[in-house]
Amino acid sequence: MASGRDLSLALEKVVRLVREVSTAGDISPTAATVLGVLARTGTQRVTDLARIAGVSQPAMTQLVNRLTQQELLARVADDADRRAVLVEITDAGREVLETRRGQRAGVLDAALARVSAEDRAAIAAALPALDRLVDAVLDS
Amino acid sequence: MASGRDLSLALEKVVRLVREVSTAGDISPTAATVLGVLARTGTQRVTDLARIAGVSQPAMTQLVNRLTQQELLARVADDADRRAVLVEITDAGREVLETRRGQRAGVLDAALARVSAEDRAAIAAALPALDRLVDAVLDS
DNA sequence: TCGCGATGCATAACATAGGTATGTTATGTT
DNA sequence: AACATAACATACCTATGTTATGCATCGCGA
Repeated sequence: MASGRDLSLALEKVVRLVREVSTAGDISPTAATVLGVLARTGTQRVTDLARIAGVSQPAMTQLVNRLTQQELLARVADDADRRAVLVEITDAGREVLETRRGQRAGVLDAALARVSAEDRAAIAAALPALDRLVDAVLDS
Repeated sequence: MASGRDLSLALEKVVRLVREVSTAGDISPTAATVLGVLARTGTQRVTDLARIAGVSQPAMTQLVNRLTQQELLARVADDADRRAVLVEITDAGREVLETRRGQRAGVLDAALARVSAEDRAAIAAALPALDRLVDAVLDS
């Protein structure tokens, strides 16, 4: 049976790998998170992005500044609340996301092709379980 | 069947989680990698550590400096080549590693307890496969 | 509706971790 | 001996994060 320790060791290795592989667009992990959130949910406030990404609000303001300069994000006025700033992803931002994902998927596809069919099946079977596991952690 | 894209999306989520959970000792991911490598392999040269961790040699010199100040690492002279500096982990360094792993294992154990037995089994079955998958990437 | 605390964001000042460029010392090679 | 190479260290820049603070706007109770 899988203990937290087994899982921890296995994930440690996987995480190191994913970190190395995900370098397209040359953006930070936090920036990738922000782009991903905006791609999935549409516009968000700076404060909400900060909370979601787990950084301070000023850090998010600065990140949004940098990504806006790179034209990966855009600021939009919130007509309902003029204190707020809505942030949205641009087409260029979507492209960066897509490139990153494609790159990573390519590496993983190549790797999947090199392991046994049994291993592929085991991994495929575990993905929904892993997803629920992560949700279980996030809920607690 | 699991595509690289499916896997990529699932791992993205897991990576974010692991990053958040691993905060013991307050050290950077690179520092954690260095400690882990030294714990597993014994002494290493600064240049080799830099290559393994995927950072530049000066960055590794500075990281070793910081970790040495925190007494998590120690420098040892290389009698065979006096240009070189051998770096080794200290007992305090091992403790930090152990604390981090225990912390993460604890979180994951709690999470495992909250998903179904089927999910636990699926995850347990996939761990060796994931390990081989990572090795397949690293070989290429 | 007036005032006033709460909210949302920006700015300032600073810390940390990474990078490149370059210097110093030791080793190998003609 | 003279030069090339290798292994670290140093100097300085950028990216990314923090806390403290300022400013505009909003919502709401007297």
